[in-house]
Amino acid sequence: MSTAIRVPQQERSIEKKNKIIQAGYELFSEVGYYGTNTAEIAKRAGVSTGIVYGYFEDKRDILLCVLEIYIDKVYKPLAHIVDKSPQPVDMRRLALSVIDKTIELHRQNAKLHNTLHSLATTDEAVNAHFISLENKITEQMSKQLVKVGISPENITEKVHLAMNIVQSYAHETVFDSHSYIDYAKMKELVCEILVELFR
Amino acid sequence: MSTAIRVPQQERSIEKKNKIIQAGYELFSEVGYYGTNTAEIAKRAGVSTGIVYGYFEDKRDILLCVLEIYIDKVYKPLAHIVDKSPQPVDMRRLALSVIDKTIELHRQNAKLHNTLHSLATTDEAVNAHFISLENKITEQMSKQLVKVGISPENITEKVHLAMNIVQSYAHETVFDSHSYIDYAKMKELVCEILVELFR
Amino acid sequence: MSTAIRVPQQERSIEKKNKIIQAGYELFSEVGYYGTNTAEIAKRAGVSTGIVYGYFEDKRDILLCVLEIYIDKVYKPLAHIVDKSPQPVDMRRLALSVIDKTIELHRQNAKLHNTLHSLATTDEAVNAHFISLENKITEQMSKQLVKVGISPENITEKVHLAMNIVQSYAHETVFDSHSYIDYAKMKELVCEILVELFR
Amino acid sequence: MSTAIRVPQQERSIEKKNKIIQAGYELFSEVGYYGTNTAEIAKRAGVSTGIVYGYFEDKRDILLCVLEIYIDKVYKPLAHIVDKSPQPVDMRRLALSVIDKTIELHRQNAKLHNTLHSLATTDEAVNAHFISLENKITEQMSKQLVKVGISPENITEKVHLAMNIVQSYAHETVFDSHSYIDYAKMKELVCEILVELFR
DNA sequence: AATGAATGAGCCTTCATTCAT
DNA sequence: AATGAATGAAGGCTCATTCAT
Repeated sequence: MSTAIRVPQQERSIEKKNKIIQAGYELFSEVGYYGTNTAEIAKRAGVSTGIVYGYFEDKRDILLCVLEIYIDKVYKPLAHIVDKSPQPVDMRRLALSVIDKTIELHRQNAKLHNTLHSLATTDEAVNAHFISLENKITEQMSKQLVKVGISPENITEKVHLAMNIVQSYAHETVFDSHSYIDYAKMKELVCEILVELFR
Repeated sequence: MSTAIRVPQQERSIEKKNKIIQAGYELFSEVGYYGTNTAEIAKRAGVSTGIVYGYFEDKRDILLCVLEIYIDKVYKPLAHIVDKSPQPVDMRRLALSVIDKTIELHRQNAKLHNTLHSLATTDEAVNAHFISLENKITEQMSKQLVKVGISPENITEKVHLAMNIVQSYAHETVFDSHSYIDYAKMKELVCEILVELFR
Repeated sequence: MSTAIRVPQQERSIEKKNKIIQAGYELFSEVGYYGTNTAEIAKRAGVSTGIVYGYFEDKRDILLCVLEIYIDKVYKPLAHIVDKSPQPVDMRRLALSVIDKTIELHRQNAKLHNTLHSLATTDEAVNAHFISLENKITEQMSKQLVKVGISPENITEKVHLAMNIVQSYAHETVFDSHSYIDYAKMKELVCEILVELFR
Repeated sequence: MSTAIRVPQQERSIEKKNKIIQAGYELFSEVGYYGTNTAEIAKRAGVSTGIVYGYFEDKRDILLCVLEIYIDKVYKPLAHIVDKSPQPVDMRRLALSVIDKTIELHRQNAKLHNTLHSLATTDEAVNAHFISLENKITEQMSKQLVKVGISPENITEKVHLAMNIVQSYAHETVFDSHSYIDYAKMKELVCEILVELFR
């Protein structure tokens, strides 16, 4: 029924597939999933409409790939920061680095983040994808933190919680901009919470 | 040129408008904004397609109304809990109540929550609506907390942050279900954070 | 099947019917038949949507009535001018009067004129209505012209033709505004043609 | 955001675009602009609904194209007649040719003519299109008449007026069919007027 | 007679996906 | 592998007309 999806092995093909993903990434970020159509993706990727369906099963399939690189783009730098932290770790300094990096990343990706999360609600596969990739990064961060001297007790819970908190804060800062909030002060509070959490 | 929107004053009309909002609420929750069409909304509300546009400017207008009652449904009970808390407040107990209530609410509304947040990214009006209503509740909670003996220092920042943290946690619990996470333990951590935050 | 259309005999009713026609007249003139909806007509007439269908069979029926008063509004003043012309008639003077009056009328009614003519193409009943009412006025003008000394030979043909010419000219002046045309000169030409025609 | 309109260069595409225009031409002629829907146009053109929007921006855009070929179809043959007239011109013979051709053309296109004119009232772009194309033809005719010996004095005014008169007459003949009019006689009158006009 | 809320068919347009080349 | 024209189902919205009150 459905034409088999090519798994591109040749360089040119892989390059083309990546271009499509990149185009999807940009467009989903800019105008959301429903604000983007496949023709637009193809155009921005510099390929024909039809060939998109040579590399992807459907539009949603592109989203799944975008999700993968999104996770990479957002979590890898954070993991990197944690990986590089000296032993014994200066948690306050680390917390600040993570917060700042998260804000920066969020500033670039917040729209996509929301789009992705919203679709996760509707689409079980997207959700699963999201979760499994999230898991990996949590695990890795946890390991690294333990390595640099943090107590292994409930470490995954702590990491996950910490990440959520930082992300909430970043979202606040980048997006909601409640005028009455002193975001510098709030950042200080977040920092203290994290320090306390991993004490 | 544009047909005027009825502002229903008669009981019957208000009832009907609410039915439409309720139908929108349910459908947006179940299948998201883009997964819902106006005919479906009308059908579930037990009205004709046309009359929907007698009460609402367009589909998005329904969303705005759904957003309003969503905010009510989600935040009011929380404000209520805070309002009822005795003086001097037992913060641990209060935190637990809020967390539990938030989880309950999230269990009912999480899909809509995501849909709404995602649209806020795309639609400035939705965003504004969201923010302004969020403001109100933050302010109210802050006042109440001060009244029951919490230090007024950076209280809005703290309340906002606290709400974000609780919501993140609730979302985790209801949705992501990372198998390796001990959510009971995580809850304990959240609780401690909140107690510490408002000490 | 269809509810009987009231033939309003009471003053109030007649007044109301006329208001509806007047509203239709204005709106059809302003935005055309398809740019007008019945709710708008009712609103401008100061009546309810429903009652419109108490006085008229449908939207088209309103148009038919509008057509009637349009014919009156446009042709009566012209007939009047002809009726008042002294014996023996000064054709040049008469022609000028008719031209000027037609322009004036056209300036007020040209949009409606077009709307009406266009519908006549599509709608046989409108066409018939149009024609029969046109006939009356032609006949009357012809009689009058003969009375004031014009040769009865082919008088209806001449009157009809004359009216068409004048109308074309009026339309040109009011509407098309071709920049390279000297409309004063053109008017002079029309005038000469008419004088010659009825010599 | 908006899908780009294909400018068809390949034969097949041009052919298809023309088929759509032709379908529009026919349907607008038969049942008017508002009596036609795009699905119908597509069907008659033998294409899918969607592809119509690959060639045209919207329904109105089709109308604009129809307008263009309408102008061609109606005015070109007339220009042709004038172009071919010998020098010195036999105005009576020329007038008769033009009248007869106009009637013939009108018989085929009168409905569309009305539809078009009516829309010109409502739609500024249609109006502009109409006027500019009208201009061209008037200019051309005027030049040609001067070339074959007609006095250049007020020639554009005369040509324009003449065309209007002939069109009025043609419309009368084809459409209104007032029973009491002797159209043969009327034609004679028109002919005389034209001869006189260009003497 | 009158109201105006309600109906629902129908329209224009978009877009994910397919297909001829 | 690639193109991009073509498909057609689906959606948001309007509006002439009806109906309960």
